[in-house]
Amino acid sequence: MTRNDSADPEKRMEQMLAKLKSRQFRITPQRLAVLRILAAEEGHPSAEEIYETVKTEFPTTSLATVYKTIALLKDLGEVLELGFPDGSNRYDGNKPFPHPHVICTKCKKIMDPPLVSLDALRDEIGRQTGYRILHHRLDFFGLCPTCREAE
Amino acid sequence: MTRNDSADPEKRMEQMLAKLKSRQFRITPQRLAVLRILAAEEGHPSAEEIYETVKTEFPTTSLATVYKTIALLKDLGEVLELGFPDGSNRYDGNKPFPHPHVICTKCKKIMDPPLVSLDALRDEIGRQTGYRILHHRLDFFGLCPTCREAE
DNA sequence: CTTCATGCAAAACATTTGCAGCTGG
DNA sequence: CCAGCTGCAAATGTTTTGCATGAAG
Repeated sequence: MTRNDSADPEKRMEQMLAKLKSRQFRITPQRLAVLRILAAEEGHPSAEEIYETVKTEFPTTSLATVYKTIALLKDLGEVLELGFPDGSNRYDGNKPFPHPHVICTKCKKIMDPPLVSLDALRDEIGRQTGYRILHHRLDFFGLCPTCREAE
Repeated sequence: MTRNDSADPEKRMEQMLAKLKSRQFRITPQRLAVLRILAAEEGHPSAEEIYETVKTEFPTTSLATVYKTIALLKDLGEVLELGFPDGSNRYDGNKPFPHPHVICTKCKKIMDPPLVSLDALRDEIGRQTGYRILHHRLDFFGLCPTCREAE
């Protein structure tokens, strides 16, 4: 598993493009715009935010296409989706692999803390990010014993 | 599957009831039914599932009331909400505090693993639960430096 | 009795889908 | 060319809300 931890937008862009090409997906201006935003964006934009930004450089793009592109990149493992109870999902095209987040419960700003290890982790992350950590979310996803058998 | 801290449904029920009473919220049969399910349910039911179960013991209950009751208990800190990208939220009235979960990506079954400590954690949880862990989610929620100041 | 809670239906969302027409390779 | 994309609008699914009626305290 290749992990690009360095935030080089240019490089990420190329990686995503290469993946699309290798799977014979077409390179359209709309997809390019979405790709560029996901690769360059330091934060964790929502679909709506991506849409708004795309429109400034390619005004005819529709929200549906943004969603379709995100879904495609998600399937290709090039985008990480962060789901929230209120239905305001956020996306990370920089680091499309599982990693911890600090999320402001007030303004929704999301940061990636430098990871260490979970009880002390909490305090350490609070210290390193300046966030006052109020709660956390740690979920493991996989196949339960029943579903493993059914494979 | 062993649960080292399995709560006593009876006790949880009382705790929630006490909280409602202390805040002067009315005890209605509908609320009692939802409370009973949340306290007794070992799993992590969705609103719809709670609704279906409630209807068997109190048929006139509406889905809206179930949502209102869940929201109330959530506000009171008596229920933990687990949000998912596809909008299928799940609720835990047994342990309304942050704790790790193992989630089957196929059948959506959710289990609480006995927690230990995050890299070895992954393997350990996989071993203890029988799940094949494919990915995880670890988010810390709190106030970012800017929002701390604004308080 | 006086709130507050309920239940219904409609609204509010974010996201997905069907399909006619457009376009990248 | 033509399979695969796009954009529109309508559909979807979950959660919320407005309001008249009903019941808890």
